[in-house]
This record gives sequence, C-alpha cells and structure tokens, in this order.
Amino acid sequence: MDFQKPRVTINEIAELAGVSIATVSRALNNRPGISQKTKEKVQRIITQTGYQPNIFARNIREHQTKLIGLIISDASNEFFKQVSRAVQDQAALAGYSVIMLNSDENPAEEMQAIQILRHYDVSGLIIASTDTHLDYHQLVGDTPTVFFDRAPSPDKQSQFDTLLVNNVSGAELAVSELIRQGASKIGILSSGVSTAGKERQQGYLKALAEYHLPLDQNLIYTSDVKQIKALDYAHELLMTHHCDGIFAADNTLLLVVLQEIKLLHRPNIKVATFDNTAWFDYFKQPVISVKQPTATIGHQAVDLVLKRIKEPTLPAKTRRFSVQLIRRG
Amino acid sequence: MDFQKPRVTINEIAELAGVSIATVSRALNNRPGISQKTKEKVQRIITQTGYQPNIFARNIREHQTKLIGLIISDASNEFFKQVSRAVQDQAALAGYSVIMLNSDENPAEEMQAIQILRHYDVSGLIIASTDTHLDYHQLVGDTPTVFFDRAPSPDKQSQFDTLLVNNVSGAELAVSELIRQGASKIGILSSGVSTAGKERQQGYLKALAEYHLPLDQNLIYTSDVKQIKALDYAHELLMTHHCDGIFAADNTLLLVVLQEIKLLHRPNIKVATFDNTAWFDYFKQPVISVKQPTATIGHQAVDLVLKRIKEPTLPAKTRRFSVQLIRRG
DNA sequence: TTGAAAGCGCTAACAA
DNA sequence: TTGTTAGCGCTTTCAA
Repeated sequence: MDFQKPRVTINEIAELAGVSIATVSRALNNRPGISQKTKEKVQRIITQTGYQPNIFARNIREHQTKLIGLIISDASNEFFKQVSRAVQDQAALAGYSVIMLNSDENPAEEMQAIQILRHYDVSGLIIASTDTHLDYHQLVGDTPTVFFDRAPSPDKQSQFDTLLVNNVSGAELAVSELIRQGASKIGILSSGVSTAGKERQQGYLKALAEYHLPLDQNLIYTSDVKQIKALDYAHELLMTHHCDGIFAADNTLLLVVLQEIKLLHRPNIKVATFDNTAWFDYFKQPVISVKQPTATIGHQAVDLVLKRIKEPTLPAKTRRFSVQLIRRG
Repeated sequence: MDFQKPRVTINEIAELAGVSIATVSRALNNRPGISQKTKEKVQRIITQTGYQPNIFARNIREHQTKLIGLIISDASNEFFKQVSRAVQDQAALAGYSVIMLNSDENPAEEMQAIQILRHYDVSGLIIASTDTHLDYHQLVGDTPTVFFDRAPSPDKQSQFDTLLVNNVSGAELAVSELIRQGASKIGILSSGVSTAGKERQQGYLKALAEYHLPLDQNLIYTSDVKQIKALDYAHELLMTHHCDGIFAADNTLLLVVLQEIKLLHRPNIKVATFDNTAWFDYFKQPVISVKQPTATIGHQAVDLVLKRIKEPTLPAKTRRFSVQLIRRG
C-alpha cells in the first residue's frame, strides 16, 4: 500500500564520489569551502545520476519551496483565467510553480485557501481578495503577499502590494461609448461583492452625469455573490424598464445579459462590458468592451512577490493600470 | 533576509499537554495505542494553538503530499481550461491541491514538467501527453498517473489509465452537419501533433465518404505545433480552393478560421469545430460544435488518480467518452 | 578543504 | 497506554 520512491539521495552521491554528504551539499549549493576539483567531480556524478535534492528535506530547514500560491475568486471569469495564465507563465520563467485555489467569492473558503497554501509553505501568495474585512495580516503572516483586482480592506491596503485597474474610468469609457452609439436609457448590472464592481458602478454614474443623462436608480442592479438573480435583473432591465443599452460589469454578467437579449429577441440593445476575449470579435451583437492588461497584471504580481521574497521589508505599493476601450458596433 | 515562520511544532504541543511527542503524533493521526482521555486533551490543545503539522517533515517519511500534478499541453485552448477547472474542483473536494504546468506542446517541456512535479512529490499525475514517444514508465516512475485527451504511445497505453473522447465520430458528426447544411467543398484544419487531431481527421474522411463527397487532399491541412501557418492555410482554403465549409479541429484553429473569414468577408462559409464555449451561442457566424464532457473528464481523472493512489496495482483501463453535436445555423 | 555530527519536525518501531 | 529513540534527506556548525 505504501511505497517508497527509489530516489537517489545525497548519501549515494557522497558514496559514489567518495566524499562526505557535507561536501556534496556544498557542491550542490555552490557554497564556499570546497575545491574546484572536488566540486566538479561531485557535479559530474550528480548529472550522471540525475540526482535531485529532496525539496521536502531541504524545506524543513530552509523554508524554501519555489511554490507560489494563487487565490482567485471566480474560476469561470475570463479575467481570472487570463491573469492566472500569466501568473503560471511568469512563475515558470523564474523556476517557480503555482498552486491555484478558487475561493468562489467566499471569505471562509478564501481563509481556508490561505491556510492550505501556507501549509504547503508557499514562498509567496497572490490573492484576489473576496473583499470582506478579513484580517490579512494575521492570515498571511509573514508570507510575501500581493493582492490584485480587489484591494484588501482599505485601512490595510497600504501594507500590501496591490495591483488594480482603473475601474472607474474604464466603466466611464464604456458607458460613454454606449451613449455615443445612441443609447439613452442605460441599465447596469454589477457585482456588489468586489471593490471592482463598486468602482465600475461609479464610472457608470460619471458617464451619465457627463452626458447629462438622468439618473434612474431602477436601472442599477447589484447582483449578489452567486449571481442567481442576475437573469431576473437583466429581464427587468429589458422588459420593465425598456433600456436601450446595458453595461454588464464583468463577463459573467455579460453572458446573462446576452442570454436574455437573445431570448427576448432584442438585437438592438447596445451592450458594453468589462474584460475582453478574442471571441467577442465574432459576436452578432456587437459588444463594447474594456480590456484589462491581464498579462501585465499577472506578470507584475509574480515579479512583486518574487521581489518581496528577496526583500521582505520593502515598502508596499499600490499600482493602478489603465484599461483600453474596445469599440464595436 | 532569511526568516523563520514561528510555527507551532509538535514539541510545543507535547510540552503544553505534558506528554511525549509520540503521543501527540498518535492523537494527531488517530493511531491506536492512546487513551481517549489523553487524546482529547491533546486535541484540545491542538485546536487551541491552531497547530498544523509540518507537511514537509511528514513528507520526508511518508511521501504523502495531497498534491496532484496536472500537465496540459496548451493553456490557451478552451478544452484544457475547462478540464483543468474540473480537476481543480474535484481535487479540492478530496482535500487535494493541484499544481498545473503547461507543456506548450513541447515534449522536452513535458519531461521537465514531470520532473518538477515529481520533485514536489505529487501524489498523482494527470497528463495531456504531447504524444511523442516519451518513455512514460521511466518518467513517472511509480507515481499514479492518468492520461487524458491524448493517449501515450500506443504500445504503452494499456499500462496507464487513459481518458479519451470519441474523436472520430465527433468529427464525423460535425462534418456531416456541415454537409447537411449545404456545404459540398469542405476543408479541414487540424493539429498534426496530437492523436486527437489525427482521429478528428479520420472522422472528417468518414463523413465525406458517407455522403459520397469527393476527397481532395488539397483541402486537408495539418498545422504544425506552433500553428504559425494556420492563418495561411485558412487563407488558401478560402481563396485558392473556394471551400464553402471548414472544419477546424480545435478552438484555437477555429479562431484563426473566423479571423480569416471576417477579413475576407465570407459570411456564408459554414464552420464547424471541436470544443464548445458559452460564447459560441452569440456568434454572428453560426458555429457547429462538438461538445466534449470536460467536467466529467476532469472529475474522473481525479477520481482515477485518487483510486490508484490507494491501490497502486489496479489494472489500467482506457475509457472513451462520447461527445455531443451542437447544431447552429 | 574536508568530514562528523547536530538538528529541522515528524512517524514508527521498540521498550517500559 | 505511554515514552524513548532512530531515522527520513538535507544544511550547517564545528573540528580536524
């Protein structure tokens, strides 16, 4: 039932090389106090045997795992897929691997995820916070941590590296484009759980104000965590309130809106959303979208975490990336 | 620069409980040979302190990581995104976490990925083989392994659990539908590197034969690994050969085809593909697609690996799932 | 420049 | 029922 991997260990290398394990360790880690000659001999044997030091044995003393923990809040969301892709790639480049966990917009799951990841002694953590007021300081302890997409509770934000995008102006751009394309009664569907969702709602309001469009609270829908009601909301926006434009604050909500538009045969409704995928270019219903720099976010998240692993005392900074409006229609 | 996590260790628990570490270990792992009373006392202290056994120290002896390694061959492919999602979810349910690595259709990278994952002592491996004749037996050693999407080299296949779909009949269904919708000159773009791609090509041939359509070798394009030429191929299919239907054997190739169709303003070309996403429902250009049971594949892969972790000597089996044609247009 | 030996946190065989 | 102890594979003092 239980079985051992017949791994080559440092002992065998030592024996083969006719030296002590301490000497092998020195050769292995390029430590001083070893002659060039011995080092070469040992290294030759290491490559010959394909020996790889046991990461777990090493970890017991070193706490070095070359593992990065990534916690996203919604695995079905295009944005997170893209960012996680970028994280994986960038981490791989640096010789790190990533363990990804899904918090499902649930603070309790997020807490558990952090615990699991710390349990694996990840060298760093990259988190899309579910944005309740979790006590991240105590949760992550001294594990270098970077937040993205959503800021941790505002008062703590300054203590962690945080990567955000300009949600307000992105949403403003998108809604403005809707207006420019002729929409005058625009509804919004946004997520109430994330800072991102709230900010996008602000952008919506700004665009309306800018174009002197009346503000109608009935057109503002904030979906719950599970977005169960999103379909009803979309329905009301179209049927009850006769909107001629809808801004879906993320692509999961967009899907719901498109579904409803199709169902009700309303091809003339103008639609805008946050996030972008290559598929959007082939839609019947043109979709105005706001493209986030997902690759940059993922890469920078890894870079920041790596930097902080090296220098844990670095002052934390928050960066906001600008977004790009993609006009269609 | 280096810092220790002030983790609670088994020693402190032992001290606090006034027992030996062996006793703590027994309480921890529900081993026999401990009185109910002591066990409860120890467990109380464990919860009080929030103690978590060091997984690495444990691993050195146990080789138990609760980690599953997942190797996919193309992170941008919708199929792999969906399967990996299912793998993550199912693994989480069983208390396992997954490390995902991308081989990028590159056997060398796949080999390295296997090594990295074994280095982390993953309890099991789930692999979409790049399908060169890698010596998987020697690569994965005794790590319980499940293959999906592509079979390992045929002669070894019987030695590993393998999860495939019915590529031939899926492609046949899709191409038949193209024909039924009126296409009579149908080109195919498929990947040459995977067994899946080859099988889908067979399905294409079968459909043509079935409907007594002439077989024209000029309409069969097999893209290289990097799919660099795919765009040229699509161009030729449309411009040189005047196809009125195209079967793109995966969604990455579909993207290329759609791009070219749009560029050349050929909305009347009928298109079919393997894999399915929710976005397809909203395309201007209707896309016939073949839906794979991605969730089932991911879940079963995990289940099989878990089963094999428990019983390493289980006979290997290959399962083929059927696919579903989604008509559009 | 080298090796012996201690110890990282844990499990399990053995003794008590 | 409990504790003592060896040892997992490694790094790192400390002595030689």
